Amino acid sequence: MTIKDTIKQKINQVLKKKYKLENIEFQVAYSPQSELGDYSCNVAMALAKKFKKNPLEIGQDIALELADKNFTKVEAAKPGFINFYLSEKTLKKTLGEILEKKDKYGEIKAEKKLKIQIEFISANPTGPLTLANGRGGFAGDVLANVLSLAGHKVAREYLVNNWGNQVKILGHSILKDKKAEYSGEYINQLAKQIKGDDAFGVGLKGAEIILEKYIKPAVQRMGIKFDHWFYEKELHEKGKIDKMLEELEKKNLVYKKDGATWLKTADMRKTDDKDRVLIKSNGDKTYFLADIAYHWDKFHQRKFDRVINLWGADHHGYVPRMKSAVELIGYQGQLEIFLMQIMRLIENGQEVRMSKRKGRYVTMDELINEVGLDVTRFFFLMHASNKAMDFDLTLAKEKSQKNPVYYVQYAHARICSIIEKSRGKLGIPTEASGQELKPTEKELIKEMIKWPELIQEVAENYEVHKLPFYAIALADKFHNFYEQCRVIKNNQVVKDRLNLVKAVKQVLENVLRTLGVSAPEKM
RNA sequence: GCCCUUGUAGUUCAACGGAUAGAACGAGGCUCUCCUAAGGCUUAAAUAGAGGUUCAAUUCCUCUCAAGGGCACCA
Repeated sequence: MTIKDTIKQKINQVLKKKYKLENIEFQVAYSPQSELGDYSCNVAMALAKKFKKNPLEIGQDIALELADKNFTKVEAAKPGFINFYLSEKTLKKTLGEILEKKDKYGEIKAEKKLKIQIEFISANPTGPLTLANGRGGFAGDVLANVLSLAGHKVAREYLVNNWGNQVKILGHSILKDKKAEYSGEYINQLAKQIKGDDAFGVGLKGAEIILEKYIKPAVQRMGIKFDHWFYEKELHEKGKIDKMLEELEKKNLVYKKDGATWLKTADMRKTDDKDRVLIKSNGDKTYFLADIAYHWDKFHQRKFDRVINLWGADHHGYVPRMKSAVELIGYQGQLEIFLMQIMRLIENGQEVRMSKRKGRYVTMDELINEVGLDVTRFFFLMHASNKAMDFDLTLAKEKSQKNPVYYVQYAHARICSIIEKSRGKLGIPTEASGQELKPTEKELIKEMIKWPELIQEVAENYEVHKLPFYAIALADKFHNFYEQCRVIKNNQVVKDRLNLVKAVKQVLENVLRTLGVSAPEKM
Protein backbone atom coordinates (compact mmCIF):
# COMPACT_ATOMS: atom_id res chain seq x y z
CA MET A 1 0.00 0.00 0.00
CA THR A 2 1.28 3.47 -0.83
CA ILE A 3 1.76 6.20 1.75
CA LYS A 4 -1.12 8.08 0.21
CA ASP A 5 -3.44 5.12 0.64
CA THR A 6 -2.27 4.59 4.19
CA ILE A 7 -3.16 8.18 5.06
CA LYS A 8 -6.56 7.97 3.40
CA GLN A 9 -7.35 4.76 5.22
CA LYS A 10 -6.31 6.14 8.59
CA ILE A 11 -8.37 9.27 8.16
CA ASN A 12 -11.42 7.28 7.19
CA GLN A 13 -10.97 5.20 10.33
CA VAL A 14 -10.82 8.31 12.46
CA LEU A 15 -13.88 9.82 10.78
CA LYS A 16 -15.82 6.68 11.42
CA LYS A 17 -14.71 6.20 15.01
CA LYS A 18 -14.66 9.77 16.20
CA TYR A 19 -17.47 11.36 14.18
CA LYS A 20 -19.49 8.37 12.91
CA LEU A 21 -19.01 9.68 9.38
CA GLU A 22 -18.55 7.70 6.19
CA ASN A 23 -18.00 8.56 2.54
CA ILE A 24 -16.68 12.02 3.22
CA GLU A 25 -14.85 13.45 0.24
CA PHE A 26 -11.37 14.70 0.90
CA GLN A 27 -8.00 14.73 -0.76
CA VAL A 28 -4.52 13.73 0.16
CA ALA A 29 -1.92 15.65 -1.83
CA TYR A 30 1.75 16.50 -1.72
CA SER A 31 2.57 19.55 0.34
CA PRO A 32 3.71 22.51 -1.73
CA GLN A 33 6.75 23.18 0.45
CA SER A 34 8.83 21.05 2.73
CA GLU A 35 8.11 23.28 5.74
CA LEU A 36 4.51 22.18 5.38
CA GLY A 37 5.32 18.50 5.53
CA ASP A 38 5.30 15.92 2.78
CA TYR A 39 1.64 15.04 2.47
CA SER A 40 -1.33 17.17 3.31
CA CYS A 41 -5.02 16.57 3.68
CA ASN A 42 -7.97 18.94 3.44
CA VAL A 43 -10.50 16.85 5.33
CA ALA A 44 -10.87 19.38 8.15
CA MET A 45 -11.87 22.07 5.68
CA ALA A 46 -14.46 19.78 4.20
CA LEU A 47 -15.92 19.21 7.66
CA ALA A 48 -15.81 22.84 8.78
CA LYS A 49 -19.12 23.72 7.24
CA LYS A 50 -20.85 20.60 8.49
CA PHE A 51 -19.79 21.26 12.07
CA LYS A 52 -19.85 25.05 11.85
CA LYS A 53 -16.48 25.06 13.49
CA ASN A 54 -13.09 26.51 12.71
CA PRO A 55 -11.34 24.08 10.35
CA LEU A 56 -8.07 24.55 12.19
CA GLU A 57 -9.60 23.24 15.42
CA ILE A 58 -11.12 20.26 13.65
CA GLY A 59 -7.78 19.63 12.01
CA GLN A 60 -6.03 19.67 15.35
CA ASP A 61 -8.54 17.22 16.79
CA ILE A 62 -8.11 14.82 13.90
CA ALA A 63 -4.34 15.20 13.77
CA LEU A 64 -4.13 13.94 17.37
CA GLU A 65 -5.57 10.60 16.28
CA LEU A 66 -3.31 10.18 13.32
CA ALA A 67 0.01 9.37 14.90
CA ASP A 68 1.69 6.73 12.79
CA LYS A 69 5.10 5.14 12.65
CA ASN A 70 5.60 6.44 9.11
CA PHE A 71 5.57 10.03 10.31
CA THR A 72 7.61 12.05 12.75
CA LYS A 73 4.86 14.59 13.01
CA VAL A 74 1.22 15.03 12.03
CA GLU A 75 -0.10 18.51 12.66
CA ALA A 76 -2.76 20.95 11.57
CA ALA A 77 -1.69 24.19 9.94
CA LYS A 78 -3.02 27.61 8.95
CA PRO A 79 -6.36 27.42 7.18
CA GLY A 80 -6.95 23.84 8.31
CA PHE A 81 -4.70 21.48 6.44
CA ILE A 82 -3.38 18.43 8.20
CA ASN A 83 0.26 17.97 7.33
CA PHE A 84 2.23 14.75 7.50
CA TYR A 85 5.99 14.65 7.94
CA LEU A 86 7.66 11.47 6.76
CA SER A 87 10.17 9.92 9.12
CA GLU A 88 13.69 9.13 8.09
CA LYS A 89 13.04 5.51 8.90
CA THR A 90 10.25 5.38 6.31
CA LEU A 91 12.53 6.94 3.75
CA LYS A 92 15.20 4.34 4.36
CA LYS A 93 12.63 1.58 4.27
CA THR A 94 11.47 2.73 0.84
CA LEU A 95 15.01 2.69 -0.38
CA GLY A 96 15.27 -0.95 0.61
CA GLU A 97 11.97 -1.68 -1.06
CA ILE A 98 13.15 -0.20 -4.36
CA LEU A 99 16.38 -2.16 -4.35
CA GLU A 100 14.48 -5.32 -3.57
CA LYS A 101 11.64 -4.93 -6.08
CA LYS A 102 13.92 -3.64 -8.84
CA ASP A 103 12.02 -3.34 -12.13
CA LYS A 104 8.82 -4.30 -10.31
CA TYR A 105 8.92 -1.14 -8.21
CA GLY A 106 5.91 0.84 -9.38
CA GLU A 107 3.64 -2.13 -9.93
CA ILE A 108 0.48 -2.02 -7.89
CA LYS A 109 -2.35 -4.44 -7.28
CA ALA A 110 -5.65 -3.59 -8.93
CA GLU A 111 -8.73 -3.80 -6.74
CA LYS A 112 -10.23 -5.76 -9.56
CA LYS A 113 -8.11 -7.05 -12.40
CA LEU A 114 -9.75 -6.02 -15.67
CA LYS A 115 -9.31 -7.15 -19.22
CA ILE A 116 -8.79 -3.86 -21.01
CA GLN A 117 -8.37 -3.11 -24.68
CA ILE A 118 -6.85 0.11 -25.94
CA GLU A 119 -7.44 0.87 -29.56
CA PHE A 120 -5.33 3.65 -30.99
CA ILE A 121 -3.75 5.14 -34.09
CA SER A 122 -6.04 3.17 -36.43
CA ALA A 123 -5.10 5.52 -39.26
CA ASN A 124 -6.65 4.62 -42.58
CA PRO A 125 -4.36 2.48 -44.74
CA THR A 126 -4.36 5.06 -47.48
CA GLY A 127 -0.97 6.58 -46.78
CA PRO A 128 1.99 6.67 -44.40
CA LEU A 129 1.67 7.60 -40.73
CA THR A 130 2.08 11.30 -40.13
CA LEU A 131 2.70 13.57 -37.18
CA ALA A 132 -1.03 13.62 -36.65
CA ASN A 133 -0.82 9.99 -35.55
CA GLY A 134 1.92 10.66 -33.02
CA ARG A 135 -0.20 11.88 -30.17
CA GLY A 136 -2.61 9.00 -30.05
CA GLY A 137 0.17 6.57 -30.82
CA PHE A 138 2.48 7.41 -27.97
CA ALA A 139 -0.26 8.24 -25.48
CA GLY A 140 -2.01 4.94 -26.20
CA ASP A 141 1.18 2.97 -25.87
CA VAL A 142 2.14 4.55 -22.56
CA LEU A 143 -1.39 4.34 -21.18
CA ALA A 144 -1.26 0.62 -21.92
CA ASN A 145 2.00 0.40 -19.99
CA VAL A 146 0.52 2.25 -17.05
CA LEU A 147 -2.62 0.14 -16.92
CA SER A 148 -0.53 -3.02 -16.92
CA LEU A 149 1.59 -1.66 -14.08
CA ALA A 150 -1.69 -0.97 -12.29
CA GLY A 151 -2.43 -4.66 -12.43
CA HIS A 152 -4.72 -5.02 -15.44
CA LYS A 153 -4.49 -7.25 -18.47
CA VAL A 154 -4.09 -4.90 -21.39
CA ALA A 155 -4.26 -5.46 -25.15
CA ARG A 156 -3.21 -2.93 -27.79
CA GLU A 157 -5.21 -2.90 -30.97
CA TYR A 158 -5.00 -1.17 -34.34
CA LEU A 159 -8.16 -1.11 -36.44
CA VAL A 160 -7.34 -1.27 -40.13
CA ASN A 161 -10.13 0.35 -42.13
CA ASN A 162 -9.43 -1.60 -45.29
CA TRP A 163 -12.95 -1.33 -46.66
CA GLY A 164 -15.37 1.31 -47.80
CA ASN A 165 -15.15 4.52 -49.67
CA GLN A 166 -11.61 5.55 -48.90
CA VAL A 167 -10.32 2.23 -50.26
CA LYS A 168 -12.14 2.91 -53.48
CA ILE A 169 -10.71 6.40 -53.62
CA LEU A 170 -7.27 4.98 -52.99
CA GLY A 171 -7.87 2.68 -55.96
CA HIS A 172 -8.83 5.61 -58.16
CA SER A 173 -5.78 7.48 -56.98
CA ILE A 174 -3.49 4.60 -57.89
CA LEU A 175 -5.19 4.29 -61.27
CA LYS A 176 -4.84 8.06 -61.59
CA ASP A 177 -8.30 8.45 -63.06
CA LYS A 178 -10.77 11.28 -62.65
CA LYS A 179 -11.79 10.27 -59.15
CA ALA A 180 -8.25 10.27 -57.82
CA GLU A 181 -7.73 12.20 -54.57
CA TYR A 182 -4.56 11.03 -52.91
CA SER A 183 -1.20 11.90 -54.35
CA GLY A 184 2.44 11.64 -53.42
CA GLU A 185 5.46 9.49 -54.05
CA TYR A 186 3.94 6.42 -52.45
CA ILE A 187 0.99 6.56 -54.85
CA ASN A 188 3.42 6.63 -57.79
CA GLN A 189 5.19 3.60 -56.39
CA LEU A 190 1.93 1.73 -55.96
CA ALA A 191 0.84 2.64 -59.49
CA LYS A 192 3.89 0.80 -60.83
CA GLN A 193 3.09 -2.35 -58.89
CA ILE A 194 -0.65 -2.67 -59.16
CA LYS A 195 -2.53 -3.14 -62.37
CA GLY A 196 -6.26 -3.53 -62.89
CA ASP A 197 -9.41 -1.66 -63.71
CA ASP A 198 -11.57 -2.29 -60.67
CA ALA A 199 -10.94 0.65 -58.38
CA PHE A 200 -12.00 -1.14 -55.21
CA GLY A 201 -9.86 -4.19 -55.99
CA VAL A 202 -6.87 -1.99 -56.73
CA GLY A 203 -7.54 -0.01 -53.56
CA LEU A 204 -7.63 -3.19 -51.47
CA LYS A 205 -4.27 -4.25 -52.83
CA GLY A 206 -2.88 -0.77 -52.32
CA ALA A 207 -4.13 -0.68 -48.74
CA GLU A 208 -2.45 -4.01 -48.05
CA ILE A 209 0.89 -2.79 -49.39
CA ILE A 210 0.64 0.52 -47.53
CA LEU A 211 -0.09 -1.31 -44.31
CA GLU A 212 2.85 -3.68 -44.66
CA LYS A 213 5.36 -1.33 -46.24
CA TYR A 214 4.63 1.96 -44.55
CA ILE A 215 2.41 1.68 -41.52
CA LYS A 216 3.69 -1.43 -39.74
CA PRO A 217 7.37 -0.44 -40.06
CA ALA A 218 6.58 3.08 -38.85
CA VAL A 219 4.71 1.69 -35.85
CA GLN A 220 7.71 -0.47 -35.07
CA ARG A 221 10.02 2.50 -35.30
CA MET A 222 7.73 4.36 -32.95
CA GLY A 223 8.48 1.64 -30.42
CA ILE A 224 4.92 0.34 -30.35
CA LYS A 225 3.86 -3.30 -30.45
CA PHE A 226 0.24 -4.01 -31.18
CA ASP A 227 -1.21 -7.23 -29.86
CA HIS A 228 -3.75 -7.31 -32.61
CA TRP A 229 -4.33 -5.77 -36.02
CA PHE A 230 -8.03 -5.94 -36.71
CA TYR A 231 -9.14 -5.83 -40.33
CA GLU A 232 -12.44 -4.20 -41.11
CA LYS A 233 -12.47 -6.23 -44.30
CA GLU A 234 -12.96 -9.41 -42.30
CA LEU A 235 -16.11 -8.10 -40.68
CA HIS A 236 -17.61 -7.80 -44.14
CA GLU A 237 -16.21 -10.97 -45.62
CA LYS A 238 -17.17 -13.12 -42.66
CA GLY A 239 -20.73 -11.82 -42.68
CA LYS A 240 -20.38 -10.31 -39.23
CA ILE A 241 -22.11 -7.13 -40.33
CA ASP A 242 -25.25 -8.94 -41.42
CA LYS A 243 -25.25 -10.91 -38.20
CA MET A 244 -24.98 -7.67 -36.26
CA LEU A 245 -27.98 -6.29 -38.09
CA GLU A 246 -29.97 -9.43 -37.31
CA GLU A 247 -28.98 -9.12 -33.69
CA LEU A 248 -30.13 -5.50 -33.56
CA GLU A 249 -33.41 -6.44 -35.22
CA LYS A 250 -33.91 -9.24 -32.74
CA LYS A 251 -33.45 -6.74 -29.94
CA ASN A 252 -36.04 -4.51 -31.63
CA LEU A 253 -33.63 -1.61 -31.92
CA VAL A 254 -34.13 -0.77 -35.60
CA TYR A 255 -36.88 0.50 -37.88
CA LYS A 256 -37.34 1.50 -41.51
CA LYS A 257 -38.06 4.98 -42.72
CA ASP A 258 -37.63 6.66 -46.11
CA GLY A 259 -36.27 3.42 -47.50
CA ALA A 260 -33.39 3.33 -45.02
CA THR A 261 -32.83 1.30 -41.86
CA TRP A 262 -32.29 3.27 -38.66
CA LEU A 263 -30.94 2.52 -35.21
CA LYS A 264 -32.85 3.95 -32.26
CA THR A 265 -29.86 5.79 -30.84
CA ALA A 266 -32.05 8.65 -29.68
CA ASP A 267 -33.53 6.28 -27.10
CA MET A 268 -30.32 6.81 -25.26
CA ARG A 269 -31.24 10.41 -24.79
CA LYS A 270 -28.39 11.16 -22.52
CA THR A 271 -25.84 10.21 -25.10
CA ASP A 272 -27.29 10.86 -28.55
CA ASP A 273 -29.97 13.21 -29.80
CA LYS A 274 -31.19 11.50 -32.96
CA ASP A 275 -31.50 8.15 -34.67
CA ARG A 276 -28.79 7.05 -37.05
CA VAL A 277 -28.80 5.23 -40.35
CA LEU A 278 -27.46 1.67 -40.59
CA ILE A 279 -28.51 0.80 -44.16
CA LYS A 280 -28.85 3.58 -46.68
CA SER A 281 -31.84 3.69 -49.01
CA ASN A 282 -29.58 2.55 -51.83
CA GLY A 283 -28.82 -0.61 -49.87
CA ASP A 284 -25.26 0.31 -48.81
CA LYS A 285 -24.26 -0.38 -45.24
CA THR A 286 -22.95 2.60 -43.33
CA TYR A 287 -19.63 2.66 -41.57
CA PHE A 288 -21.56 3.11 -38.36
CA LEU A 289 -23.06 -0.36 -38.71
CA ALA A 290 -19.63 -1.83 -39.29
CA ASP A 291 -18.37 -0.01 -36.24
CA ILE A 292 -21.14 -1.45 -34.10
CA ALA A 293 -20.26 -4.92 -35.34
CA TYR A 294 -16.64 -4.17 -34.48
CA HIS A 295 -17.53 -3.15 -30.94
CA TRP A 296 -19.82 -6.14 -30.57
CA ASP A 297 -16.80 -8.23 -31.44
CA LYS A 298 -14.72 -6.48 -28.75
CA PHE A 299 -17.28 -6.92 -26.01
CA HIS A 300 -19.30 -9.99 -26.91
CA GLN A 301 -16.77 -12.17 -28.69
CA ARG A 302 -13.56 -11.12 -27.04
CA LYS A 303 -15.00 -10.31 -23.63
CA PHE A 304 -13.16 -7.12 -22.78
CA ASP A 305 -14.33 -5.54 -19.52
CA ARG A 306 -13.31 -2.13 -20.70
CA VAL A 307 -12.54 -0.73 -24.11
CA ILE A 308 -10.65 2.52 -24.50
CA ASN A 309 -10.58 4.21 -27.89
CA LEU A 310 -8.22 7.08 -28.57
CA TRP A 311 -9.63 9.14 -31.39
CA GLY A 312 -8.66 12.35 -33.10
CA ALA A 313 -10.70 15.32 -31.93
CA ASP A 314 -12.19 15.66 -35.40
CA HIS A 315 -14.27 12.56 -34.59
CA HIS A 316 -15.93 14.05 -31.57
CA GLY A 317 -19.27 14.39 -33.32
CA TYR A 318 -19.24 10.64 -33.70
CA VAL A 319 -18.74 9.86 -30.00
CA PRO A 320 -22.40 10.13 -28.86
CA ARG A 321 -23.73 7.69 -31.42
CA MET A 322 -20.98 5.18 -30.76
CA LYS A 323 -21.57 5.31 -27.03
CA SER A 324 -25.32 5.01 -27.56
CA ALA A 325 -24.86 2.01 -29.79
CA VAL A 326 -22.63 0.28 -27.26
CA GLU A 327 -25.21 0.95 -24.55
CA LEU A 328 -27.97 -0.37 -26.77
CA ILE A 329 -26.17 -3.64 -27.27
CA GLY A 330 -25.79 -3.96 -23.54
CA TYR A 331 -22.38 -2.69 -22.51
CA GLN A 332 -23.20 0.47 -20.66
CA GLY A 333 -20.30 2.39 -19.23
CA GLN A 334 -17.70 0.03 -20.60
CA LEU A 335 -16.61 2.07 -23.59
CA GLU A 336 -14.36 5.03 -22.95
CA ILE A 337 -13.45 7.35 -25.78
CA PHE A 338 -10.64 9.80 -25.41
CA LEU A 339 -10.11 12.54 -27.90
CA MET A 340 -6.64 13.60 -28.86
CA GLN A 341 -6.64 17.24 -29.82
CA ILE A 342 -5.43 18.34 -33.18
CA MET A 343 -1.83 18.97 -33.86
CA ARG A 344 -1.03 21.98 -35.99
CA LEU A 345 1.97 22.02 -38.21
CA ILE A 346 3.85 25.30 -38.26
CA GLU A 347 6.30 26.30 -40.91
CA ASN A 348 8.07 29.65 -40.94
CA GLY A 349 5.64 30.89 -38.35
CA GLN A 350 2.62 29.98 -40.45
CA GLU A 351 0.21 27.14 -39.91
CA VAL A 352 0.31 24.55 -42.68
CA ARG A 353 -2.76 22.38 -42.90
CA MET A 354 -1.73 18.77 -43.09
CA SER A 355 -3.64 16.89 -45.71
CA LYS A 356 -3.04 13.38 -46.91
CA ARG A 357 -5.16 14.12 -49.92
CA LYS A 358 -3.03 17.07 -50.90
CA GLY A 359 0.18 15.24 -50.15
CA ARG A 360 1.08 17.83 -47.54
CA TYR A 361 2.28 16.30 -44.32
CA VAL A 362 5.31 15.27 -42.31
CA THR A 363 5.61 11.55 -41.75
CA MET A 364 6.46 9.90 -38.46
CA ASP A 365 9.51 8.38 -40.16
CA GLU A 366 10.88 11.77 -41.17
CA LEU A 367 10.54 13.12 -37.66
CA ILE A 368 12.16 10.11 -36.00
CA ASN A 369 14.99 10.25 -38.52
CA GLU A 370 15.54 13.91 -37.78
CA VAL A 371 15.43 14.02 -34.00
CA GLY A 372 15.46 10.40 -32.82
CA LEU A 373 12.86 8.27 -31.10
CA ASP A 374 13.54 9.37 -27.51
CA VAL A 375 13.09 13.05 -28.29
CA THR A 376 10.01 12.34 -30.39
CA ARG A 377 8.31 10.26 -27.74
CA PHE A 378 9.13 12.66 -24.92
CA PHE A 379 7.99 15.66 -26.91
CA PHE A 380 4.60 14.16 -27.74
CA LEU A 381 4.08 12.66 -24.30
CA MET A 382 4.69 15.93 -22.46
CA HIS A 383 1.58 17.47 -23.93
CA ALA A 384 -1.80 16.95 -22.26
CA SER A 385 -4.04 15.35 -24.85
CA ASN A 386 -6.93 17.76 -24.42
CA LYS A 387 -5.00 20.72 -25.70
CA ALA A 388 -4.15 21.53 -29.27
CA MET A 389 -0.44 21.50 -29.83
CA ASP A 390 1.73 23.30 -32.30
CA PHE A 391 4.56 21.60 -33.99
CA ASP A 392 7.28 23.41 -35.83
CA LEU A 393 9.58 20.94 -37.53
CA THR A 394 12.35 23.46 -38.10
CA LEU A 395 12.26 24.49 -34.48
CA ALA A 396 12.02 20.87 -33.38
CA LYS A 397 15.24 20.07 -35.21
CA GLU A 398 17.00 23.07 -33.71
CA LYS A 399 15.73 22.44 -30.25
CA SER A 400 16.01 18.69 -30.15
CA GLN A 401 19.43 19.08 -28.51
CA LYS A 402 17.71 20.83 -25.64
CA ASN A 403 14.81 18.46 -25.20
CA PRO A 404 14.25 17.74 -21.50
CA VAL A 405 14.57 14.04 -22.21
CA TYR A 406 18.33 14.60 -22.17
CA TYR A 407 18.12 16.14 -18.75
CA VAL A 408 16.55 12.91 -17.52
CA GLN A 409 18.88 10.64 -19.43
CA TYR A 410 21.88 12.64 -18.26
CA ALA A 411 20.95 11.87 -14.67
CA HIS A 412 20.97 8.19 -15.54
CA ALA A 413 24.32 8.45 -17.33
CA ARG A 414 25.86 10.27 -14.38
CA ILE A 415 24.71 7.52 -12.04
CA CYS A 416 26.14 4.83 -14.28
CA SER A 417 29.43 6.65 -14.25
CA ILE A 418 29.47 6.81 -10.45
CA ILE A 419 28.69 3.12 -10.14
CA GLU A 420 31.42 2.29 -12.63
CA LYS A 421 33.97 4.38 -10.76
CA SER A 422 33.00 2.93 -7.40
CA ARG A 423 33.90 -0.61 -8.41
CA GLY A 424 36.74 -2.08 -6.41
CA LYS A 425 37.00 0.93 -4.13
CA LEU A 426 37.07 0.67 -0.38
CA GLY A 427 33.66 1.13 1.20
CA ILE A 428 32.97 3.32 4.18
CA PRO A 429 29.55 3.11 5.82
CA THR A 430 28.51 6.76 6.00
CA GLU A 431 29.94 10.17 6.35
CA ALA A 432 31.73 11.00 9.54
CA SER A 433 28.90 13.37 10.46
CA GLY A 434 26.63 10.44 11.31
CA GLN A 435 23.50 8.69 10.16
CA GLU A 436 21.39 11.73 9.40
CA LEU A 437 20.33 12.11 5.77
CA LYS A 438 21.12 15.39 4.06
CA PRO A 439 18.14 17.45 2.81
CA THR A 440 18.89 16.70 -0.83
CA GLU A 441 19.02 12.99 -0.04
CA LYS A 442 15.64 13.17 1.64
CA GLU A 443 14.10 15.06 -1.25
CA LEU A 444 15.42 12.48 -3.64
CA ILE A 445 13.91 9.56 -1.75
CA LYS A 446 10.62 11.37 -1.31
CA GLU A 447 10.41 11.82 -5.04
CA MET A 448 10.90 8.10 -5.55
CA ILE A 449 8.12 7.28 -3.09
CA LYS A 450 5.75 9.05 -5.48
CA TRP A 451 6.30 6.68 -8.39
CA PRO A 452 3.76 3.97 -7.50
CA GLU A 453 1.33 6.67 -6.41
CA LEU A 454 1.66 8.30 -9.79
CA ILE A 455 0.97 5.03 -11.57
CA GLN A 456 -2.17 4.64 -9.53
CA GLU A 457 -3.29 8.17 -10.33
CA VAL A 458 -2.64 7.94 -14.07
CA ALA A 459 -4.34 4.55 -14.25
CA GLU A 460 -7.45 6.36 -13.03
CA ASN A 461 -7.38 9.64 -14.90
CA TYR A 462 -5.36 8.63 -17.98
CA GLU A 463 -3.28 11.81 -17.76
CA VAL A 464 -0.23 10.28 -19.32
CA HIS A 465 1.59 13.60 -19.67
CA LYS A 466 2.25 13.56 -15.94
CA LEU A 467 4.86 10.85 -16.42
CA PRO A 468 7.43 12.91 -18.33
CA PHE A 469 6.97 15.72 -15.83
CA TYR A 470 7.66 13.26 -13.06
CA ALA A 471 10.78 12.05 -14.87
CA ILE A 472 12.05 15.62 -15.03
CA ALA A 473 11.29 16.20 -11.35
CA LEU A 474 13.16 13.06 -10.34
CA ALA A 475 16.15 13.98 -12.50
CA ASP A 476 16.05 17.44 -10.98
CA LYS A 477 16.21 16.05 -7.46
CA PHE A 478 19.10 13.85 -8.49
CA HIS A 479 21.12 16.67 -10.07
CA ASN A 480 20.61 18.66 -6.86
CA PHE A 481 21.83 15.76 -4.79
CA TYR A 482 24.79 15.36 -7.09
CA GLU A 483 25.92 18.92 -6.45
CA GLN A 484 25.56 18.59 -2.68
CA CYS A 485 26.61 15.07 -1.80
CA ARG A 486 29.51 13.01 -2.96
CA VAL A 487 29.24 9.28 -3.35
CA ILE A 488 32.96 8.78 -3.81
CA LYS A 489 35.04 10.67 -1.30
CA ASN A 490 38.81 10.57 -1.01
CA ASN A 491 38.78 7.47 -3.15
CA GLN A 492 36.38 5.75 -0.79
CA VAL A 493 32.75 4.88 -1.43
CA VAL A 494 30.02 6.08 0.91
CA LYS A 495 27.99 2.88 0.99
CA ASP A 496 24.58 4.29 1.84
CA ARG A 497 24.88 6.83 -0.90
CA LEU A 498 25.89 4.22 -3.40
CA ASN A 499 22.69 2.38 -2.51
CA LEU A 500 20.69 5.56 -2.83
CA VAL A 501 22.14 6.22 -6.25
CA LYS A 502 21.43 2.65 -7.32
CA ALA A 503 17.82 3.07 -6.26
CA VAL A 504 17.54 6.27 -8.29
CA LYS A 505 18.98 4.46 -11.28
CA GLN A 506 16.35 1.76 -10.86
CA VAL A 507 13.44 4.18 -10.62
CA LEU A 508 14.70 6.24 -13.56
CA GLU A 509 14.87 3.08 -15.60
CA ASN A 510 11.37 2.08 -14.58
CA VAL A 511 10.01 5.49 -15.51
CA LEU A 512 11.82 5.65 -18.82
CA ARG A 513 10.77 2.11 -19.69
CA THR A 514 7.15 3.06 -19.04
CA LEU A 515 7.61 6.01 -21.37
CA GLY A 516 9.32 3.86 -23.98
CA VAL A 517 12.47 5.97 -23.80
CA SER A 518 15.98 4.56 -23.53
CA ALA A 519 18.22 4.91 -20.48
CA PRO A 520 21.75 5.40 -21.84
CA GLU A 521 24.76 4.57 -19.66
CA LYS A 522 26.93 7.18 -21.30
CA MET A 523 26.23 10.49 -22.94
C1' G B 1 -26.99 29.28 -36.48
C1' C B 2 -26.28 25.08 -32.95
C1' C B 3 -22.72 21.88 -30.32
C1' C B 4 -17.66 20.41 -28.47
C1' U B 5 -12.38 21.78 -27.12
C1' U B 6 -9.05 25.47 -25.64
C1' G B 7 -7.14 30.80 -23.89
C1' U B 8 -1.44 30.74 -18.02
C1' A B 9 5.82 34.39 -18.38
C1' G B 10 8.56 36.65 -24.96
C1' U B 11 7.80 31.13 -26.65
C1' U B 12 6.30 25.77 -25.71
C1' C B 13 3.95 23.49 -21.74
C1' A B 14 2.59 22.17 -16.03
C1' A B 15 -0.53 23.05 -11.66
C1' C B 16 -6.94 15.98 -8.04
C1' G B 17 -11.28 23.36 -5.99
C1' G B 18 -6.37 24.43 -1.65
C1' A B 19 -1.29 27.20 1.38
C1' U B 20 3.98 31.77 -2.02
C1' A B 21 0.83 29.65 -9.95
C1' G B 22 5.74 25.59 -11.40
C1' A B 23 9.32 24.03 -15.44
C1' A B 24 11.93 24.30 -20.04
C1' C B 25 13.72 27.33 -24.05
C1' G B 26 15.01 32.40 -24.79
C1' A B 27 17.38 37.20 -22.10
C1' G B 28 20.97 39.00 -17.85
C1' G B 29 24.60 37.56 -13.81
C1' C B 30 27.60 33.90 -11.04
C1' U B 31 29.80 28.74 -10.93
C1' C B 32 34.45 23.16 -12.86
C1' U B 33 42.53 21.86 -8.68
C1' C B 34 36.88 17.06 -6.45
C1' C B 35 31.92 11.05 -9.00
C1' U B 36 30.07 13.68 -16.78
C1' A B 37 29.11 21.86 -16.84
C1' A B 38 23.89 17.97 -21.51
C1' G B 39 25.02 20.16 -14.40
C1' G B 40 24.26 23.78 -10.11
C1' C B 41 23.01 28.82 -8.18
C1' U B 42 20.67 33.52 -9.46
C1' U B 43 17.66 38.12 -11.79
C1' A B 44 13.43 39.84 -14.76
C1' A B 45 8.77 37.77 -16.64
C1' A B 46 2.11 35.11 -16.76
C1' U B 47 -3.75 33.16 -15.06
C1' A B 48 -7.80 37.02 -22.12
C1' G B 49 -11.98 40.43 -19.90
C1' A B 50 -16.43 41.09 -16.61
C1' G B 51 -19.66 39.03 -13.08
C1' G B 52 -21.10 34.83 -9.77
C1' U B 53 -20.77 30.12 -6.46
C1' U B 54 -17.17 28.76 -2.27
C1' C B 55 -13.89 29.13 3.99
C1' A B 56 -10.72 28.83 -0.63
C1' A B 57 -11.24 29.67 -8.02
C1' U B 58 -6.05 29.18 -13.19
C1' U B 59 -9.62 25.16 -12.03
C1' C B 60 -16.81 25.22 -11.25
C1' C B 61 -21.21 28.48 -13.44
C1' U B 62 -22.88 32.84 -16.76
C1' C B 63 -21.71 36.49 -20.38
C1' U B 64 -17.98 38.98 -23.73
C1' C B 65 -13.66 38.48 -26.73
C1' A B 66 -10.13 35.09 -29.33
C1' A B 67 -8.30 30.25 -31.55
C1' G B 68 -9.36 25.25 -33.26
C1' G B 69 -12.85 21.35 -34.36
C1' G B 70 -17.80 19.14 -35.35
C1' C B 71 -22.83 19.57 -37.11
C1' A B 72 -24.31 13.61 -43.62
C1' C B 73 -28.61 8.09 -45.87
C1' C B 74 -19.16 10.31 -45.76
C1' A B 75 -15.49 7.13 -43.65
